[in-house]
Amino acid sequence: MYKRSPLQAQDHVIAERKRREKMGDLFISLSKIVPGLKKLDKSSILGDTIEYMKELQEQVKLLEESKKNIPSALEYNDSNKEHVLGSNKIKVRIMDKSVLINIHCNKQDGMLGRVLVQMEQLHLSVHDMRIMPFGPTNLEISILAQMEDGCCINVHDIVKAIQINILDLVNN
Amino acid sequence: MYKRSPLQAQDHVIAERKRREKMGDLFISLSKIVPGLKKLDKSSILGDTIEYMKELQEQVKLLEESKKNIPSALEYNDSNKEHVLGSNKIKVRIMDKSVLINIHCNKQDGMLGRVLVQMEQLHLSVHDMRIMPFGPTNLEISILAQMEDGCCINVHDIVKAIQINILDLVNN
DNA sequence: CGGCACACGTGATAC
DNA sequence: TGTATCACGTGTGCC
Repeated sequence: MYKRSPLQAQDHVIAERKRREKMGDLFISLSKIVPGLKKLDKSSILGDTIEYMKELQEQVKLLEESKKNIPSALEYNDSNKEHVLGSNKIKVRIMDKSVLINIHCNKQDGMLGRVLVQMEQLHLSVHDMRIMPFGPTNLEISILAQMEDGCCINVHDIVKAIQINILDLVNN
Repeated sequence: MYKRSPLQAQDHVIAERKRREKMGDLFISLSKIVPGLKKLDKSSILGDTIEYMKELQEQVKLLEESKKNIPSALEYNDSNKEHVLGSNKIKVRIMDKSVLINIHCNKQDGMLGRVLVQMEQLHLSVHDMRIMPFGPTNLEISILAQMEDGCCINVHDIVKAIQINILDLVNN
């Protein structure tokens, strides 16, 4: 609890001045990168900074989340040979809530009915569907569907469902 | 330049205390949502906040940028016989004289016209064709064609021709 | 001891 | 005129 010598006191004043100046500059810098700043007093800057930063973090979280789900495609082959007669092939693409399904398979009785039943069970509303005969025994089916609200399904589950319930395939 | 009455002076002290307390709380709140904070003094908090916020903004910018370009980035193929390029994907099947072409690509002006021209040049007569929009930027095109008499072309040549003349892709 | 960071009370000032 | 915010110098404590 000793008093300061005059010289030390002066140093102290200068140091404190410097510190304040640094903080002031930081506040200015901060206010420049926080958009939509209404008031410019320090408390408002801090408050708005906190608010804005939480928004940013949430946004990043959402974007990174959606990055995983959106553009995916998975293809299933029951044969590693492409052009083999009678090979089943399933391709599923998902973007946002849109689902594009491609099935290349042998003709089977009642298959098209099972397709639509399966779409319903997957909570996919079919917006467009195309069946092309390819050769005497094969079909090329294209389905454009939309995920129903609250539904979030991935490529793999769709492929699995089609394999089991539509093409009657037990093994992958 | 009037002095304050003693009562006012006391009020002033209390108000200033309150203000300081508020700022202190804000600094604490801020420090809690800025990850990886090394030092906890106010200048460091502000500095690191600025730095971290710039990173966040950059990250959001990048993520939103990439969100437009991605469609192919996360696409997965288990077949090396398919040709993936950017977001374009071409699949060709041939059986006897039947040819089934699947193209998944970005929308391009004049592309559909070039498709039909190319089919002609390949001596493929188009028996069926389907264009499905997939999301805001992509198209799914299915073409069922028949080789004209005396024509014998293979899968690879068709893929090449589509890449170069329809999708304007130079490299395979 | 010096260097640093903080909280405090105070006067000035803007609306 | 109150009711805010601000900058300042100072005292105090912590490595």
